Amino acid sequence: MWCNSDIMEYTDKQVQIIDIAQDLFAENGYDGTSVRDIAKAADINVAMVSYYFGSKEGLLEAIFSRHAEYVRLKLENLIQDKSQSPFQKMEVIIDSYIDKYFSQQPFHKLVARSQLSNSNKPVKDMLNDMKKRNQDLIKRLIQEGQKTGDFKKNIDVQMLMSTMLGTANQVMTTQDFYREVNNMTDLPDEEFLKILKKKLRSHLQALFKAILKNED
Amino acid sequence: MWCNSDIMEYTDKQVQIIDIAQDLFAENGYDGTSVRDIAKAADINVAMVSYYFGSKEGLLEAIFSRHAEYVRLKLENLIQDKSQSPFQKMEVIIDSYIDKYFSQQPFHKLVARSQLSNSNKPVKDMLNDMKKRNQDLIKRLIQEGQKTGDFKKNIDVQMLMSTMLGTANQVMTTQDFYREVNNMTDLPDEEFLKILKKKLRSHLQALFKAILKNED
DNA sequence: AAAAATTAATTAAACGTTTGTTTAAGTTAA
DNA sequence: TTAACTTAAACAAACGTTTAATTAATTTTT
Repeated sequence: MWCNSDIMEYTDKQVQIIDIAQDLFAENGYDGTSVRDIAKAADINVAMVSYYFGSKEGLLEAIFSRHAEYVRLKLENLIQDKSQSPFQKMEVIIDSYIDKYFSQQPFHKLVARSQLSNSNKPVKDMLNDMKKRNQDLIKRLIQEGQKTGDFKKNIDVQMLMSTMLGTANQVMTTQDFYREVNNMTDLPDEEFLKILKKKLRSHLQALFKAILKNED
Repeated sequence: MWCNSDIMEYTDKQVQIIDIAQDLFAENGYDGTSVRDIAKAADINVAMVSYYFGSKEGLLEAIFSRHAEYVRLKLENLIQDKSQSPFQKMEVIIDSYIDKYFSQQPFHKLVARSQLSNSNKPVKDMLNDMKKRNQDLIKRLIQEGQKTGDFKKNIDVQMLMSTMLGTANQVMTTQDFYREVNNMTDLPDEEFLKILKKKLRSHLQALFKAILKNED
């Protein structure tokens, strides 16, 4: 009964499996998570994974496809917003990415893992498509800012994006280290994350300002 | 016969196993690499891994411990070099990191993987120790630059390092994507990497300059 | 220096689990 | 009655590790 169509609506049960698998994959890796682990956590039978998604790998693809559409829509809406300046939009993008990184850490851990891995060709292709689409939109935004004279010329969009994604990812994956070094282990989780997000936000905004903004 | 002492010299055979395992772990992940895979690639018997390193996990620890000493020495030598200005030293650090990232990609992929993983407590502790030591050294370097007036006050060392490591890592893990988008697939590997390194280098140096250097 | 004894290195085979997937029987709902 | 759903059980394959036997190297004794 399962299908791989690009346009696919998932049932509640399937979404439940997807969400739980996402957490487990992010936590223990794809290879480190067994179908039985997923079945147990989602309180379903082992066979259901193959039944719904064809295979374990099919489940992984389903996880990514569910996010692809969401990101695309959000970016396209922002880009067409006429009420904000290019740099304001850039700030919104930074904020959105940080929020998304922190509110959906498991998913982004999974993305990072998948990028490191060289298996799962269809999954990698899907990730690359996502990324290319997003980057094209941001490129258009930067070109817009260059036309109005707000932004400098000769901006390497990919390096800029690598810095945003890479820094956010690095901060996220090493947050325990950060917490330890700065003696913030006593702080409640929520408060620590709030501070960390604030620091990351101002750091990235300073970087983007230095790279993007014209001095005049 | 195997041992876990901090000071451990490895035999040629052990080093051979370590090097090959490093590549395989980086390529397919720790869980994605079987002891039999390692044995086959290193042309040894399966039992040799347990014999030499106690276990598969012991082998992973051995891989990291071999790098720890090297990095520490290099940084300490640089920091004590009186012939260079603080910012020159910073540039050297950037260059060294980039060189190391690109010349030892498998190892750094493995580090990235291990940071994402939440298993392997002893390995994570070792990585954190490495990182803390390195960051302390760089902190001292920055404080030195602040004393001479070369650097700004209020510099978040960890955010700065997160940007360097994160950006380098992101560029490395997505280099195929970068290559594709920029129509550089026809270029020889060597030439492409040279260009990519150059771009990354100037990008990071611009970032560091904007964050570190005083304007006066 | 040769022979014997001891330790180290290496091997193939087997161990008990766990893996992803399939099957075939059963249940539920339309 | 038919179709979709769910289940427990079984499957073969791969996993990390251990064992016991054999070869190679080293040390000790003669």
